[in-house]
Amino acid sequence: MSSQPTPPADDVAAERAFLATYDAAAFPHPSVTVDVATMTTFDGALHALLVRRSDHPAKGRWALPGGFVGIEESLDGAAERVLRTKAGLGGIFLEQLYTFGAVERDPRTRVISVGYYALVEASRLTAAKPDVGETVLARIDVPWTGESGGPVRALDEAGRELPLAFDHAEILGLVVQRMRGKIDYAPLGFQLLPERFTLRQLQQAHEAILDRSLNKDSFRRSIITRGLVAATGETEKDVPYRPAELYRYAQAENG
Amino acid sequence: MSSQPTPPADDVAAERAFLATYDAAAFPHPSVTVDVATMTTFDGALHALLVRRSDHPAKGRWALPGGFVGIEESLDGAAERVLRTKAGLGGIFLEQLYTFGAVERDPRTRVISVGYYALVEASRLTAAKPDVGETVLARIDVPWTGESGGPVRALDEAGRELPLAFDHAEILGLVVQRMRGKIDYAPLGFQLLPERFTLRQLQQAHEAILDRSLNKDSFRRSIITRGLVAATGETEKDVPYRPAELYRYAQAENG
DNA sequence: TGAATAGTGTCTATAAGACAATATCCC
DNA sequence: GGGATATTGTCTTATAGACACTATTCA
Repeated sequence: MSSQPTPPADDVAAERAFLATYDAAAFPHPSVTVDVATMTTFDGALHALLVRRSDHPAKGRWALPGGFVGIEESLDGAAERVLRTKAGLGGIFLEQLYTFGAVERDPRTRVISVGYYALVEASRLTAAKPDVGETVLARIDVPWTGESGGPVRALDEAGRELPLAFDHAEILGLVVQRMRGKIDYAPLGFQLLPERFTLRQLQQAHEAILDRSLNKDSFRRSIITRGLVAATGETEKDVPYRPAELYRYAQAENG
Repeated sequence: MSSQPTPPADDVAAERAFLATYDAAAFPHPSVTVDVATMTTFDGALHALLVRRSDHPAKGRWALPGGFVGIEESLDGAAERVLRTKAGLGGIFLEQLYTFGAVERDPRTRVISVGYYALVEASRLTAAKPDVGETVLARIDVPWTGESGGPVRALDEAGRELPLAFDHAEILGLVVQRMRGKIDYAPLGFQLLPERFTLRQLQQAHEAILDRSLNKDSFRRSIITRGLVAATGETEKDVPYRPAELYRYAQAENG
C-alpha cells in the first residue's frame, strides 16, 4: 500500500550497481541455492523427503534437500543434481515453485533459495538409497484447507512433529497449495503412480493431495471423458476382490 | 528422462560449496536481479511497460524495468523499488512470477532474474512520469492460445514489432500464461480498473487478457452470483447510451 | 424516433453428485 | 454363497451458453 517504504539510500546503491554492470563482482552478491521438495503419496496422505541437519545452523532440525547453484549451472540443472545426489532420483517430474528471498531467512548470510518440487511414485522413493545421512519420509499435515495457504507440519510414523529448519515449513505449504491448485487440470496424479494403475489408485492420489474425499462416479467420468487415460486391457492381480482394469496416462489429444 | 546428465565435477564443486557455508563468499556467486512486467489493458488488448536500453548489451532493444537485488533487500522489496523508481508506481498489485536462471541468458555475466508482474489501471500508468529515458506501452501480441505458452511479441501503436532484450519475450509470455490461468478464480481484473467500474469494463479486461470474447450473460451471472462485486447505486456518466451501474470489488465472504 | 448498450427472463446443453443395479474376483 | 470392489446406467441439480425481450440514455 505504501509507495515509499525504502529510504533513498537504497536507490542510490542500486543505481550504482546498475551502472557497474561490467564489474558486477565489485558488489556483494547473495548466495543462491535450490531446495527441492520431493513429494509422494501413501497411506492416503502426502509425504515429503526430509534430511536431518548434522551441522549448525538449525542442527538436528529437518530440512529439504538443497544445494548451492553453481556459477555455470542452470537452476533446473542444480535442482536435478540435488535430486540425483541427495535423493538418488532421476527422470522424475520436477518443476520450479517459487523463490524465497527474505533477508533473514538464513542466519549465516544472505541466501536466496529457488524452491522446486518433485513428484515420484512411493516405491521408487523407498527403494532409493541416498547417502546423505539421516532421512525421513514425513507425513505432511496441512492445518488449512483449500486455497488459503500457510506453513505445514511434518510428522513421523508415530505422529510426532518433526521440527523443520529455516522457512521450509512455508516452502512445503506452498508446494501443497500449488499441487492442490494444479491437480484439477494438470496431470500431477500420474506422476505419483506406477506406469499402470487403476482408477481407484488415481483417485486416492488426488484425495491425498486435496485431503478430502471425492465422488467416485464423477471422478471416473471426468478422467475418462477428458481422455486423460487409456485402458490397457489388463487387470490388477492378487486382490481379494474384483480386479480393476489397469490404465496408463494418455495426454489429451483434443485441442 | 536421463538421470545422469551432469558430469561428476559439478557434484564435487557443489559439495565443496556446501561444506564452506560459513565462507560462502569464497565461491563465485551469480548476480541476482528482479525484472518487473507492468501490465495494463486498453483498446481491448494487454499492454506492458518497456524501457529502451541505452547501453550494451542489447542496446536499443526494449526491456522490462529491472534492477539488482541489494544484499540487505528482500526480493519483494527490490521489485517494489524497481516499480517505484522506474515506473513511478506504488501501492499496486505485484506478484512474483518465476525465476529465470539459464546460464547464458545475459551475455555479460551470470545473472539470475526473479520475474515479477504488476497490474495497474491504464490511466495511472499513462499519468506516471518515470525518468528512465525512453519508455513505451507496448501492445502484447500473443501468438499462442490457451495454456500452451511461449514467447510473445511487443508492438508499438503503429503495429511495428519492438525487438525485446534478453529473454524478456519469454518472461512476458509467462506473464500472459499466468494471468490467463488465474483470471477465472483470482481477482486480477479488478486491478486493471478504477475503483468503480461497470460490468462491461470488467468483461473487456477479461477479454483482453484471454484474447477471446466472452458470453455477456454468463459473465454477468458468474461475477454477481459469486459475490465478487457490490453495486454502488451510481451509474456511469456522459455515455451516448443507457448508462450502466457502477460496481466495486467485494471480496467473496462465503467460505 | 432511432441507435446503442444495459439489464432480465427463459430455454437448452453440459458436467457433477446421488444412488441403484449388475459384474467379477477371492475366500 | 458371502464379502468386497468394479463398472454401468439413471435421475437430479448446478452452471454456462444462446437468445428473446424490455429499459434507458443521447442524438
